[in-house]
Amino acid sequence: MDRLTERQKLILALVIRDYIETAQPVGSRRLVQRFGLDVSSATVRNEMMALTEMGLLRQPHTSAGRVPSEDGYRYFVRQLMGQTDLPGPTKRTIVHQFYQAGLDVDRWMRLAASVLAHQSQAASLVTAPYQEHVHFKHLELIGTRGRQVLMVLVLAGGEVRQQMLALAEPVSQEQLSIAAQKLNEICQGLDADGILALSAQVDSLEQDIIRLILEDMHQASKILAGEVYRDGLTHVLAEPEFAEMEVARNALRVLEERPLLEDLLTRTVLTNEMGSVQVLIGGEGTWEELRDCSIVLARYGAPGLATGTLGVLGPIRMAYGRSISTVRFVAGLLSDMVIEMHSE
Amino acid sequence: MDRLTERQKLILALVIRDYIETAQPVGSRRLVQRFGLDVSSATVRNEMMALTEMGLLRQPHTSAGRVPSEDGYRYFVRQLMGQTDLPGPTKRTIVHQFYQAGLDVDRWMRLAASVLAHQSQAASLVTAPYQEHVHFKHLELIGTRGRQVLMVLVLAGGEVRQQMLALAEPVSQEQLSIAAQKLNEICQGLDADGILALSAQVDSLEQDIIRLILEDMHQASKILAGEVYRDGLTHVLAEPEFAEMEVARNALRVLEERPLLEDLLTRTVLTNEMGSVQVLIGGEGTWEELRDCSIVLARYGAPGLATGTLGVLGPIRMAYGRSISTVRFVAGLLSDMVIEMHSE
DNA sequence: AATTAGCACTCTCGATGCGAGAGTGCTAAA
DNA sequence: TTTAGCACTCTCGCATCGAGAGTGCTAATT
Repeated sequence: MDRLTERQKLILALVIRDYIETAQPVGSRRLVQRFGLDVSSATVRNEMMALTEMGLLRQPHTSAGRVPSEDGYRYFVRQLMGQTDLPGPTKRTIVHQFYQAGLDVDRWMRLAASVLAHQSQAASLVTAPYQEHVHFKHLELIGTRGRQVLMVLVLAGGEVRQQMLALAEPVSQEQLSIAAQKLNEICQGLDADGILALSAQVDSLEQDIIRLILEDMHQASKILAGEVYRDGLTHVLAEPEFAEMEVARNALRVLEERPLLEDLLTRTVLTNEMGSVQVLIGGEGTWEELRDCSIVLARYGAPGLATGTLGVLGPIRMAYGRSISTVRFVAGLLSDMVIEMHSE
Repeated sequence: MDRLTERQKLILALVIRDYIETAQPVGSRRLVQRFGLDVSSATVRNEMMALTEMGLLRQPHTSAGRVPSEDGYRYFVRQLMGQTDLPGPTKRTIVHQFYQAGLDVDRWMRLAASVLAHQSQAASLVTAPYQEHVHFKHLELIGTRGRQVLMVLVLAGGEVRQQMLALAEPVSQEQLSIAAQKLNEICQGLDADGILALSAQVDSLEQDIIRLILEDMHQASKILAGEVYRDGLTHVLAEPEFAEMEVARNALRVLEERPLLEDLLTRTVLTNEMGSVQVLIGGEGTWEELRDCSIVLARYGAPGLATGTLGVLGPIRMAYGRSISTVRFVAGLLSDMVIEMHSE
């Protein structure tokens, strides 16, 4: 990529800043007036022409102002923007909200989605933490009046899964408790493979239960195992670029259809180290549905224990600074929570 | 309301049928041609004029065709439509899908939302079942390495709630088990009031736990306690009436904002007997946000045990027959599930 | 009395044309 | 290297206009 002069960088940054605010193509005169540049509009025009040739700006029509191109946004985000951060008071407010939510994972997820959506004025999504290596912690079998048994499985890290089990014949609560007791002892701390190896040395009822345990553990280890929390869907509809229905539908489809989302998450943040924020601008040539959207994504959690994903989705003309800092900050908070729940 | 002649009823029904399919104002000539009426278009025009005077039809402009008014839809739904039902094969397919989902409440909810959205081609929402009278069934306390304790509470009916508890000082797993054992015995089958009355006769650790139990029980008894499952949001955006952004945003707001939803559910289906399907057309003068939407709602579950709400949201020009029969059918399925989980 | 043919009238919608305005790119001067 | 000046281009809003669709009414018909 050609090296940009300082003035070109400045002008690119100002065009992006103005365009993000107004959603209107930016003209040379406007730029000079609004930001009090001490060069003439003709000079700005020349620089804009250079930036356009480099592919960082576009003109919607021959004689409209300039608009950042996708490459322009990418250059801005990667080279120009620098590390941004949320204002201190905002951060304190958010921390306070999380503090008030207690230790309820569900509430944290909901709050995270809400904060992301609100701060970035875009749609947000948060996936529940999932565990790469699932370990058995505790099992409980609770009989109902009939042959239905409620199995509650607690995994290391505190995740709780439940499943109903229909027995072939009634079994008393005593027998259930004994079976649970036994399984608790022999399965303690094992992963799925370890438990599978045990299934030879237990009786038929216990084998049934082990099958369910394994199923649950398998579910828990999938990236989209749990609920996906969303918020701020109405924000994206407010943006003028989504006035075209086709565009708006595509954006919502990404948030709504699990397979799409799964593909997206698997092929992006999974290859990412923790703490870094990934920015996808305009589908990056890979995702047709995201052609008119940008996504800011991050993983949270603790590698090896449990991790999840969170991010925001908005128009390409997105306030990247704000989005990125919000995503980074909230990811940090959720990571703290995961770590706190897993260890001492 | 004035009594309608048979022919007027027929014409109203045909106008609605055509308009639902085409989203275009319906003219007299078109009606005659499409449905092969054996009267002339002039006759139809006269009847349409009468229907317009009665407020059942509207004309968008002086010289466009007719469009059903909200009252027209209401009359149609209440008087004209008759009991509709899904086709047998469709029903069997749906039942099969539910059967395959096993006994997992979460999956049932998700599937219900998906089926509703798909069958009615509208947005769907399903609330998890909540219990009006919550009874204690089982408690489990699981310590982690530090002072964090995971409390798993099972309520009558199989609902499982979890919460983290941070102790002031470390407590061994033995002590936790003993406390859980004791609480299990004395709380068995009690409701919140009963448990509250006990709190005098237990020690400080147990009092803390009882406080959490009561909190959870209280949460479980709130109508929007659990997750709200949504699907098919993109369907509503596909409808031409939501091309106006303002309209589309309002519709999504209703689905997204919990307070709005809570208000809506509280003031409608709660006063409804089980099994009946409620149709809200165009906000009914009460809900400003729903001015351009219709909602088909039903409660499911078993009164006194656990109930939930489900429904679909679409444009006023909605295929009411299909929506109503889908909502009724899925509500029935979910009711069966709730009943099955609660009793033998 | 109900129905229908005929017709004038109204209103929307798309196409067309046009002028104002904004912004550019180039040239020549500073 | 920067800038003033200017011709040129393109969009957008507005007005005009004709075609088409559908109505409401009147008078004739069954």
